[in-house]
Amino acid sequence: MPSLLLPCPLDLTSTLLGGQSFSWNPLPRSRFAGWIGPHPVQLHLHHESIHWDNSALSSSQIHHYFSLDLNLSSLLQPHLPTNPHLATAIQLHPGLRPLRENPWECLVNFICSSLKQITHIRQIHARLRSTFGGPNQSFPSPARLAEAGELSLRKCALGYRAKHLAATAQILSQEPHRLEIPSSWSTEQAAQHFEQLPGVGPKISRCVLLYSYGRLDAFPVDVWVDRLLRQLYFPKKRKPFRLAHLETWSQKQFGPFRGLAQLLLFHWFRTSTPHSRPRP
DNA sequence: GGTTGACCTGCGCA
DNA sequence: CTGCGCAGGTCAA
Repeated sequence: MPSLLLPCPLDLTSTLLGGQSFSWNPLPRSRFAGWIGPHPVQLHLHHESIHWDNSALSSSQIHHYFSLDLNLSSLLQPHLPTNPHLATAIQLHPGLRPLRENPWECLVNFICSSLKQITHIRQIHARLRSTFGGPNQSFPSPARLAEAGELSLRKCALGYRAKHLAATAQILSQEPHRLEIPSSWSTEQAAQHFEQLPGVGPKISRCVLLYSYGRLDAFPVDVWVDRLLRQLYFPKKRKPFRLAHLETWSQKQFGPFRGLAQLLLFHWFRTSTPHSRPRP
């Protein structure tokens, strides 16, 4: 049973179920079953180490998946004094980590995420694996989902998202290199590159960059971020935000690691007591 | 260039 | 049991 001594706190529940990945299922005794890349695996923490049951996964793969190379609080340190909310979020959830999810899997998840709650995205994800997945229910390739087509994708309860997913799968099955992002590209460039794909807009492109490419300056704005920014930073604002404005604002407010700020604030806001949040 | 509807489905709640 | 509102957005007019 391989294991790895953790260099920092790790909260598996908030990290694996908080809306970055959708392939994990909680088991009794605080274990989690899911996949890292093509490898099915069960995880659990014990004595400040993480243990896993699939020896096909190396320590460095686990290390990479949970971004254990990053010291989150020191990255955000310069912006904590001016952001008490962020300081609170990091204090309450010190073990929440940014994942480095498989890019294709992540892209599919977020194409399916439109107007869906986390629990339902997880259901769709599970159906895609069980219906179209390979051995060990590994996540279906672009070619496999392209071959499946819109109609059979709709049978996985994707609704209108099926059309976008089928089209994107078709494109990526023929041009797999479009998932490769040169490190010389800016995050903004990479986002525009992904937005060429059907069903991928500014929100999803940035989710994929943040949750699977480790682009910590990607700042996805969804309805939750919209709500928390309104409540915590712009209590008087009524009109809708301009995305371009939020891009520069978040840069100034949270710095080059503003994606981490998004991750922490998003999780804190979503899990805080309902009466402290605005009524939808 | 910014606005406005349409778009599937499943769940919670009256 | 039936109906209605709503939910990690994107696209096209």
